[in-house]
Amino acid sequence: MNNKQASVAGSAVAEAPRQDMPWDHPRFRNWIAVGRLHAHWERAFARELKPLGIKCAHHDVLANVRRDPGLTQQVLARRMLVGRSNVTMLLPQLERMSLIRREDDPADRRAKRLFLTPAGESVTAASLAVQLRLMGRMMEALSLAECDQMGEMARRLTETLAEGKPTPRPAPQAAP
Amino acid sequence: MNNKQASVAGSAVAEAPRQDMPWDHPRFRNWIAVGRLHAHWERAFARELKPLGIKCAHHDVLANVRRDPGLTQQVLARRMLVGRSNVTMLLPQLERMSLIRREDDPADRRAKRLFLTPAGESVTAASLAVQLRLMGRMMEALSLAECDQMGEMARRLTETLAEGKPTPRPAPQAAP
DNA sequence: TGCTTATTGTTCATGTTTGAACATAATGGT
DNA sequence: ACCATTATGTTCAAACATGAACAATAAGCA
Repeated sequence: MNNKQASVAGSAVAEAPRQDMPWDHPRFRNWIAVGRLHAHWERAFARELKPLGIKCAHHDVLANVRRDPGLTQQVLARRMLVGRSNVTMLLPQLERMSLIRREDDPADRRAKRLFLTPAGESVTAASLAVQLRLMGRMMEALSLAECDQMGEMARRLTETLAEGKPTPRPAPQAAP
Repeated sequence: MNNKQASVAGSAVAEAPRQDMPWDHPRFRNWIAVGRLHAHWERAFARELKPLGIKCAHHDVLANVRRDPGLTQQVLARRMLVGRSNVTMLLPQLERMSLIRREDDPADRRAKRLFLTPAGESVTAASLAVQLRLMGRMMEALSLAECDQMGEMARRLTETLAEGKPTPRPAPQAAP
């Protein structure tokens, strides 16, 4: 853990060149870039989703329910990396829009299982299309190999970050 | 815009195999991985920052002010990719902790310029150390070359995403 | 100068996310 | 069967972020 890295000009520096700053570290700059990318994406996606009358979080619910019809709220919350209460507050909105239907699980009287209504199916199809379109546009910047590589790195980083930690709030079986 | 892509087994498929799903697209899975990574990072960083009594947003302010002492709130907001009002609500908190000092700009009586107090300097040093330590741990998963590559891709993606768009809310001169 | 427009920071109402506390129900051990 | 433990979903207050409307100031231009 020796992050001394002699900032460029090594000779006769006047009055301490603001010492070894984080911005000199390549890793710092690179990680910041990832953060900015994420923020821009969220904004862009939210904007494109507006015409459909839903927000990113709604899309996230819909996409997950479409993928795994009959999900419980608990599982959904873990997938989305948010708290259970958040899901509880999100669902009534989607129910009022008649996009989601909640069904009591007969096998477990605590749990409620989630399904898309026909309207939900069609809105989900639309929002997925929006997502794919925007993503496709963005990804023009990358070759397919690069894209895979980026995903690979992201998965490795996530794992490294999680290991040795008391599981911030991930699912038992994550990574879909 | 033809995203038909014949899902694998082309012959005698029983009752539509849930058609061409986004999860089949490698780009989809890869991008999701990036999103998850970001969420995990935020959580981990917030947890490590707690002992210092500040949150991610606070650190963001501090780090930016340290980098560019005398920033105005407007510029800071653009750097942080948040609204001006958010900055306005964030600063009183940091002032109450005596970490930040606001100074009226004599040249422009609307603007206020931001500086770190001595206490602010030391907390910022600490929070930057925390960030570098956590980042270092995470980045063990990547070679330096890979890390640079990831940053490179992120910058390219951000640019591609922004171009053709009415500038969601980026700074005139972004990319620090 | 006098006018219009743009910029800076604030306020406020609104919507979102969170975590703690809770009620109900399942599970496991004895 | 009984009890403690765990899991699921809900409620609620508090923290947060957002965007629109605003006051004050600056800048551009006739």
